[in-house]
Amino acid sequence: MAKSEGGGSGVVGALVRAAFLVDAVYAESAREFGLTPQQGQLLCVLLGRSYVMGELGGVLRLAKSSLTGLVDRSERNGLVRRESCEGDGRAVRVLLTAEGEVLAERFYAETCRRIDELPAGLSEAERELLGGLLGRVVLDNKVPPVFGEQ
Amino acid sequence: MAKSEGGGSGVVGALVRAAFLVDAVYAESAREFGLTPQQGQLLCVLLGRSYVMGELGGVLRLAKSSLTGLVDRSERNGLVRRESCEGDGRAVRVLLTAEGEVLAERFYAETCRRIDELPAGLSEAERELLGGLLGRVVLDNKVPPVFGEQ
DNA sequence: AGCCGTAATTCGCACCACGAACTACTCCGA
DNA sequence: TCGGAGTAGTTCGTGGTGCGAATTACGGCT
Repeated sequence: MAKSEGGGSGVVGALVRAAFLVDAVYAESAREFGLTPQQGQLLCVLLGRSYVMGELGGVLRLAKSSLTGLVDRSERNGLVRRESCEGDGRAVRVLLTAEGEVLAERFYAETCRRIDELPAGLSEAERELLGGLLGRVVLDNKVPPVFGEQ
Repeated sequence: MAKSEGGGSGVVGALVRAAFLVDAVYAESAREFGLTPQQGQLLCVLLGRSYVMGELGGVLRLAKSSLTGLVDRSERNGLVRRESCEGDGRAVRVLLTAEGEVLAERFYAETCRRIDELPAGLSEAERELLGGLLGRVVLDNKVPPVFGEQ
């Protein structure tokens, strides 16, 4: 089947299927914390630091209106709050609430644990190798800090 | 930052960020074909073979009602069609229409091309290595054929 | 002071996910 | 042969999500 050449068994297919797998595990973990994947992602991004809306939109790669909605719902759920920016009356800063912080920590830790199980069939050296190669791909493509490390 | 230990710079963080990256590229490609990511995924899965709804639900890991909706919308867009199953009056088979087949081929090829560019910073040997390791992770976790190779 | 640009929100719309309940069909045992 | 249990898919209700256009409020520059 000609189409296996690109998407089939090579690195391309593997990347897409790995994304499918990670998304499923991430969604399942989020669900058990009463979160949607998008909400979980927002909490992970805000763990450790706050962002103004414009930055956040860039990190999450969302349209402004989509981000407004996501923050609205998360604020309504008591997980985040908005603050005015001192230097700019137009800008709004988004931070985790105390409750949001706790939930984010727990969700993040549990999701790490679950994702960590995915490469269980690889040796320690192979895990390091995979992490290194994938890390370079992610670095080269300038992926924002959507999961840890910010 | 303690939380880098798990999600930060290791294989866990790399997997999640790689998924974020692949999802973004996939969504952008789909968008340019007038498709949503879910519709693109449905077309890719149906490329090459048809499925009954129950199987399709398993492959795409969707609730039955979600799949019904997705197939409804894709049918309305002229991309797929439903057929009764001879052996089982309850079951419905989903296939690509002629138009759906053409669009699926083009979407699949273009998405392969774009995903193929992501590991451009790696050498040929490193690409092979990455594909091999990731392929094993995907195999070990029994990821269904959501992109090529079925 | 006015104009242009920016930040965020609102609006309208379509898509998407799920669980519960329902309809239609299948199969098996009495 | 019939009835009951189970299966396949759909419908319904609900909430979440994504985007673009338009709007409101603010900032900076002339």
